[in-house]
Amino acid sequence: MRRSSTETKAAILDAAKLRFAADGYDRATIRAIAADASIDPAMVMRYFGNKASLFAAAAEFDLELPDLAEVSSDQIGAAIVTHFLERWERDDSLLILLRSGVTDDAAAERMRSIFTAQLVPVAAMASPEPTQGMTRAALAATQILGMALCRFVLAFPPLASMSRAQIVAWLGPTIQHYLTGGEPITSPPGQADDP
Amino acid sequence: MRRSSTETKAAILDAAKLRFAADGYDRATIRAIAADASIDPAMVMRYFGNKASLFAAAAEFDLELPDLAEVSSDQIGAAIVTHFLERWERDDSLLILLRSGVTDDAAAERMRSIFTAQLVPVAAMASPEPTQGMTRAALAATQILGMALCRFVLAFPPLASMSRAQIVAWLGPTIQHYLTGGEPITSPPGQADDP
DNA sequence: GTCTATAATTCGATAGAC
DNA sequence: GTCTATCGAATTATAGAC
Repeated sequence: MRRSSTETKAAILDAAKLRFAADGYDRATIRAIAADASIDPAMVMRYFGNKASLFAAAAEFDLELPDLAEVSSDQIGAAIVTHFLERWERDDSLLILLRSGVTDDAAAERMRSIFTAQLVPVAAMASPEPTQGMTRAALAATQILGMALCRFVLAFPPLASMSRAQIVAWLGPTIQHYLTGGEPITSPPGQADDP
Repeated sequence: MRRSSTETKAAILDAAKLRFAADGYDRATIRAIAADASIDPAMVMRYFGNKASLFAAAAEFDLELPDLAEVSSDQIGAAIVTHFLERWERDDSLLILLRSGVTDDAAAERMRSIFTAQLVPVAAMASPEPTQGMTRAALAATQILGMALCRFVLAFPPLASMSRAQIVAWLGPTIQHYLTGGEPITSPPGQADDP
């Protein structure tokens, strides 16, 4: 079958995203990706040069975070959690980075840069003190990524069968606190406030 | 150099743990593990049969969770967070499973079984309703593993430079709420309580 | 207990015909 | 634009000598 250049490239990229998301960088082979795209492995090299470049193309995406200016200030946590749950199931973008970033340095760096460029500004806007954007974004990331890890990757039984609403109900207040809550007193250590 | 059987086996196992923790299951090669142990690769096969069995031996460990009966009820969250931060840096056990469980089914299953066998009972004891042990343990796991992922594996800058006390101050109340707090109302969906 | 030699795969990448 | 053929490297695993 003969296709146009752009068609072929798009078909390869779609297959690559699925494979990288399902198997991670190492186990996703160019041969398997080519087979999924019903094309010869040599075509993958022709269009993307090498495996690393193919991954870079497959791992490019936008978190598409909501504009917090349109969210009431006490619903920020719930809005963020809801958005990520939907975003996670809409396509495999985040799964690609999670499955590969744990062992591959390039993927980890990509994940860091995405959160710095896209999540930190939103956290800075939500924070009572804009300079805390980095710290608050990182805290939110721990809970968001941890939930994704346990629900979608490790498939912990209670989480896999939990409804979105339940997850929002549990995690919403946590994210709300990380993004907008009072900063914990650091001295004396081990002390915490729970507003 | 000639060593006793138990010495050799222990040396191989130590090297395997380090390699699996640093590189994950796929990238940790038997050749590299053997080189670290200053021994021939064939010896690894001789003592452990195959790579999967070697990994199973290297991934066996105890969370050594504290006895919550000795912790005041309002300090349970802080105690759990403190314990895991220490446990995580003491040896590579959890890192081994995290780096491999994302792509390897056997490692993921091991992680599920460890949390079921070791974390669920503790959560059941902390919960106001013992039957909620599974759900509460899973929620706590999302925050604990998410923190480990972002701090130790992905190395998000703000988290990597945060002190243990700061992390305990931020995450302690979250874990306290997941393990002991009031259950969120599930209807109407999207609604959350924050006691 | 230790090592050499090698089998059997698998993978990324290249060269070149059509 | 597509594919065949193949190279070179790396890996797990086995057989057997010392």
